[in-house]
Amino acid sequence: MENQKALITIYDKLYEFFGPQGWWPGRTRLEIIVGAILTQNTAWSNVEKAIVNLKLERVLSTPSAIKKMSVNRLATLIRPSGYYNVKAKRLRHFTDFLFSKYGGSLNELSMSDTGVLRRELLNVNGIGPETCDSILLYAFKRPIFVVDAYTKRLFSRHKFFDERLNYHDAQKFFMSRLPNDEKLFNEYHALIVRVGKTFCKRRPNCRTCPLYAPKK
DNA sequence: GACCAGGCACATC
DNA sequence: GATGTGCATGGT
Repeated sequence: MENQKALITIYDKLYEFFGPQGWWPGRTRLEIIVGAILTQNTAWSNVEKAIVNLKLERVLSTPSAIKKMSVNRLATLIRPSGYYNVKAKRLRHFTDFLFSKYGGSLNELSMSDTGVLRRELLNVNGIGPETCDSILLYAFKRPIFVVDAYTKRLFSRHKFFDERLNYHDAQKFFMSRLPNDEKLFNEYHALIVRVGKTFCKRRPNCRTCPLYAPKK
């Protein structure tokens, strides 16, 4: 109960300070999915360069464009996003899955039940819990709370849980205490990333953070 | 030049 | 089941 109120208070403070974030920073579902894979352990500024390259080659217009392209060519295009060889394979793994089970149609995929969708995405090599949940929340508008490095860092520093808490339990911490609201989860995660990038890095800058509350 | 960034799979113990 | 390692670019 105390934690419930605290989570909402933190949300309100972040929202008041930063305003609405309008996530995901990508237009189409395919662009969001590709961005979610490319941003794994990578700064978004690098992902943007890779996305520009993909758009110039019209690879983001349809999943079949990705499926048709050689992995080597894909890797060259996404080079600025880092880990480009593994990520090119991961993009291909996703389109392979999409074609084998849904005829290459994101619309068909979007009809799936959330539980089914989650299991199937997690089964794709290269899509782990965070990437999967980012896709569910931002590409398919499902009410799923996304946990990332910033989330664990911020809430462990504020003594809600240990930073080493596993993904599932960290996610449960939020989802069992917050209303099941896709819009709220969307904005909350985006705000956590925003405050994380701005103040809550490995070398933090807490004193000017909107969440800074000195001990009395 | 060191450190960091919106993970994940795989090897090894 | 926990822990370690490879994957790589670009910004500070």
